[in-house]
Amino acid sequence: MTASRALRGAADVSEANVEKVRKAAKEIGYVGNHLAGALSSKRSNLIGTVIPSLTNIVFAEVLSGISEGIEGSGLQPVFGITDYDPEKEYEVIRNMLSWNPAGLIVTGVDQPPDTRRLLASTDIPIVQIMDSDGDAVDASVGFSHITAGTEMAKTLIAQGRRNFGFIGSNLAKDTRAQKRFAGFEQALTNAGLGFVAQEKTIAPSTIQTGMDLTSKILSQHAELDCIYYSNDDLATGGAYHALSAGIDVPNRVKLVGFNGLELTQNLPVEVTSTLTPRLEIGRKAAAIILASLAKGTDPIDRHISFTPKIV
Amino acid sequence: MTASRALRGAADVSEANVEKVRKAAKEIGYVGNHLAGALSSKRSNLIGTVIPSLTNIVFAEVLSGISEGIEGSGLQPVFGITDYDPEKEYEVIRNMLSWNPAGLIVTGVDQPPDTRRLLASTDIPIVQIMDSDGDAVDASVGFSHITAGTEMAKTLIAQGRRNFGFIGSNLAKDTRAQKRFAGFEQALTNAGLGFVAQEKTIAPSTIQTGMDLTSKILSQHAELDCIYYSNDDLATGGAYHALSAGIDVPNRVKLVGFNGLELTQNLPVEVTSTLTPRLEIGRKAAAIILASLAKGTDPIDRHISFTPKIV
DNA sequence: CTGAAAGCGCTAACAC
DNA sequence: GTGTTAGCGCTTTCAG
Repeated sequence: MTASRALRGAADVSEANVEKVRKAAKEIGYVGNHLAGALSSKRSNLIGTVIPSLTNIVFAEVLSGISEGIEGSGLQPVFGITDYDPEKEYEVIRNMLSWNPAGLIVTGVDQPPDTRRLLASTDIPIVQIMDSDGDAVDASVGFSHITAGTEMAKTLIAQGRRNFGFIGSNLAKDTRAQKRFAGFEQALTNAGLGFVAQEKTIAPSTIQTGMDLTSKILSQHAELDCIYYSNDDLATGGAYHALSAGIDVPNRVKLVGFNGLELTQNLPVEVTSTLTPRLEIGRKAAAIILASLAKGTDPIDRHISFTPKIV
Repeated sequence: MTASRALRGAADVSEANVEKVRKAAKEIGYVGNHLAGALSSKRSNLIGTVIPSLTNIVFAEVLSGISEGIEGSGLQPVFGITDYDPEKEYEVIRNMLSWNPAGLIVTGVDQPPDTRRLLASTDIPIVQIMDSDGDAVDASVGFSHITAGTEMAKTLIAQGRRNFGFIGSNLAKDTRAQKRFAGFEQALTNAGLGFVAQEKTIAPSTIQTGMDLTSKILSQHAELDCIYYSNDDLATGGAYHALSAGIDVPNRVKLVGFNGLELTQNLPVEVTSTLTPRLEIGRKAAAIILASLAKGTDPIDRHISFTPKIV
């Protein structure tokens, strides 16, 4: 017990013994066993994170923010990828819960009833991230995709754009992209407008896809003066196409993406976007979990909704 | 015991009882406890992955490949980020080992002696990834950065380039970028050449940094006919700068990056790069771990070195 | 095919 | 400040 206490840095161990234990541990190359520790104490330092994809830089940045946020706390991040598949999501969450994690961070708020029930059945802190359009099981950090779509449409209409095209990928599964589209379209409808052309694909969001679909939509609809893409990857492809084809952006046609990625904002042509606070969302989600674990601290806001800026 | 066996899908349980157990488990919302299971069986389904950064899309893709590779095996990925800091790396690995993971994937082969000893002291499969220039503790999947640098330099020299500039970031800590630089420089030396100008920064690799340093180096050294960047992020910034400034790429100056990122390859100007198999490295690393765990299977190659292509 | 016994390596609780 | 006892929830082993 003295050794156990000494290694954990607990109080009530004499200086001399702490020294002795540390030295001995080092000598024999002792590596503790968190499995036993967590089982015994009913507390683990694992923090589960469920995201739909990692090839998308956006979620990598969220993970990065989480990793930053738990820095120094001794928490260990575990991640699971769902590929936007609700069944995989259920399995991943279930598997994570089996590890008695200290907290769980899950992407989105649109889980099916079974998954929600699973989440609600635990008493660990659960933070749902990236989306404020819906009810969270416990805590949430995100922003409204519907509003993001609406605001963007309003801004573009105010700037005089009238002939809108839409290019989107993975819309069948990406509910947040759906919400942006719906918000945008609603604002168009309210203004007596609508999409002149749409290109929706199940292909993943890549630059290449953006190039191809932009080329296609513009050749069929020369009257377009604005293209709304479901994200910056596609919009960047659009910008690449415009650069090669010598299309005047934004005068002839305005390109509008989503996320405000560095690679898109620095492009030699103007691409409008909605800047999303990915890192900050990760950090805040981690902070909420940490605050939940440390009882006695000031209660912090458990429902954070950012207002992304148009850039 | 019958319940335990039934839920694990073990043999030797009657159909009827399997059914009964499954039904009961569902009814009461039973979620197993991997902590206890792993402690008891001395086997866990955790697979640790140690990477230097996640804001770099390259490592996100490696994680993605790992996640793909273990799909269906029931393994759960755990990750740790080191920020290119050897001490953090040591701590992260130590912490992971405390969880009795089934395997460990670590970036690079240049760990300090303490860390190597720690890795060598376990009997779980350890795969060191992304670098073949050095000895691996156990298994490895990567490629030679020295050769990548050398080959690129040779190719460029053969194409008639003579006045080389170098732009690199994070070189103090990124040992693999150092190796590429060293290999490149060695090939220049062998050909009686050398760098005309160098811009090394401790800033992270971003498009913006690439733009700024490219602008700077070209304004001071108009004679450059080729710039070698430590990676594609910087090179893309160079391309963006060239596009805005109307610099003729690649005729006046050739831009050369590293990684072969999609966003760089599709640029409307030509950027040369070395295409690295990130996803494949992740998949193979996962495959080696899986093969190590499944005894009785055919032994697979535990040292894989790719030959990256110039694109 | 099923069950009883023992124990994985730690920590909480309590005694001294 | 230190040590003893019991037990976390499983799985391994062995008996039946």
